[in-house]
Amino acid sequence: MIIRLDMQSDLPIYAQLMNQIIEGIASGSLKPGEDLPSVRSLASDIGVNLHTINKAYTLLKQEGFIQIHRQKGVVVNPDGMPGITPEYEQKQAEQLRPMIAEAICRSMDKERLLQIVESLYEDISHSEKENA
Amino acid sequence: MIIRLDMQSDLPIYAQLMNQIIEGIASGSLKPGEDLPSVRSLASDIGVNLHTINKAYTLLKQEGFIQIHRQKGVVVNPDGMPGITPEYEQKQAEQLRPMIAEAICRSMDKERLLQIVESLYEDISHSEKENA
Amino acid sequence: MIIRLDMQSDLPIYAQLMNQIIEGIASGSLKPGEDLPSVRSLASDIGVNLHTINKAYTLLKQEGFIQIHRQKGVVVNPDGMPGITPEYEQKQAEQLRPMIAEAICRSMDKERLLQIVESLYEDISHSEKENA
Amino acid sequence: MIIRLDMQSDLPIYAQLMNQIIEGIASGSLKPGEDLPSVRSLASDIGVNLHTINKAYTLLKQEGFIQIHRQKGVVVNPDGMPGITPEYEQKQAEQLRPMIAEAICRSMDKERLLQIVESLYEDISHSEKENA
DNA sequence: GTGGTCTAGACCACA
DNA sequence: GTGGTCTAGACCACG
Repeated sequence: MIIRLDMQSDLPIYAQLMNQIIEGIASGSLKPGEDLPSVRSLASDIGVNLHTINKAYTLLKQEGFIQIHRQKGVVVNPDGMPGITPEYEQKQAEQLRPMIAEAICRSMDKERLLQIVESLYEDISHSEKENA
Repeated sequence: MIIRLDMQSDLPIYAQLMNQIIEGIASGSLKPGEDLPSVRSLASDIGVNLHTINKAYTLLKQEGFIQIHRQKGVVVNPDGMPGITPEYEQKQAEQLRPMIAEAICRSMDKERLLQIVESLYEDISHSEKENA
Repeated sequence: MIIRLDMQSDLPIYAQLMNQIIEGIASGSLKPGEDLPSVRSLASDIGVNLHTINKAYTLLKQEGFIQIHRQKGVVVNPDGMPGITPEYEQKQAEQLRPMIAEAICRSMDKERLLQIVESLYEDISHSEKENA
Repeated sequence: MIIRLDMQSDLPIYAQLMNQIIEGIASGSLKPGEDLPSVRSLASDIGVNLHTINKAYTLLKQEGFIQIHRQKGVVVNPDGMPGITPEYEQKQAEQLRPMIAEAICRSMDKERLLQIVESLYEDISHSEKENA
């Protein structure tokens, strides 16, 4: 699992971290039950503040992607990922809507948009299955 | 054109405003060449500061969605919307990727995701064609 | 003399007007002593406010490019153009400096910059000599 | 880096600031990767509102001259300056043209104009190389 | 401590 | 009346 952070992105580092971990799980490079680096070691590895890692982990735990045990450390949730809740569906639609609106404005036709989404879906889910 | 703002949202007001205007254009309820409310009148209508409106308008102008005439006011770009530039495609993919990764994590299969995107696409592009 | 105005430029209309007239004189399409349209007729020709034309003419007169006679109308200064005063030299340097600084930043070498300036000089001074 | 502002100028403060920073980069007194003062400290140093500084920095960032890191502050773009894009060339010609037209009107011959430009080019690029 | 955002209120240039 | 600019002062997210 290689973490890539863009320090001059408008996205906060903790959010980039969450995204990378979620994508790691989606791609299969992080499997349920698998250990994640400790807050301390990850912080020193990628050179960011402890608080930042902590915030990312805490939020991922709240959403059910990982578990944090006081002594044992951090693991990808062995009980499986959170499902498709109504809250998630609503959040997803709220995020998707402005992006789709912009695509329509720019005359991107539906087929092309769906193709882009499909291709990203395939790209993420197949990318790192083998090299964890 | 009805503007709905969520003052509790983590999304800044000016960004919500941009999204609503872009969606208005996408839906056809705002047509190229059509006037937008003046900075001051919109500010007082929706109860936010004029600088907030100004920021939204300025950014929309920079992206090519609207034109700002010095004394005449603001109009939807009559020369048409910005196209599908490489920069846009990259931005779009960067935004889409973490959302798709989360969908995969939550076991949303590709068909369902595509169906959601398609349905939002149809919803936006047909929703307000008649009631400007 | 064809006037081209860009209503969505950041440059005020009266300044665009001044520039066009000065360029007309520089190109030879407007000659010293030649009549300029009256405030009223020019305003209706190009569809802008009387005050705007008036402001442009007044400023051009102050700088010595034209003369305004109450009844006879407006003419290109028959006594010749203003010369190269120290004030002009200072103003010119102040305007040129930030543009040259940006060119340097963008790694435009001196030769290329001089070539651009020379080519604009030739372009303006030869452009409309024959078709007033 | 000494900032000189003319509060009486018709050029907005934020634009003067942008020009001074660009000239600082052109002269070599500001080098890629070098820190710029924080919004607040610069504002109090030169006695203007922090929003004014913010506007200048934001625009310089959009044009690619500087980078703004969310919590670390502002630096001259370490990846190098923006290049000579077609948009830049067009903007430059639009700015240069009326200035050259006026020079022609005032009978400044081409050689003298080119000499002025060349001398400013040399002046800026050599002026502050040593005293950052 | 950093930039990001928002508010309230002001003056100005432009047309 | 329009947008453009500037000020003063505030709260927040981030690290």
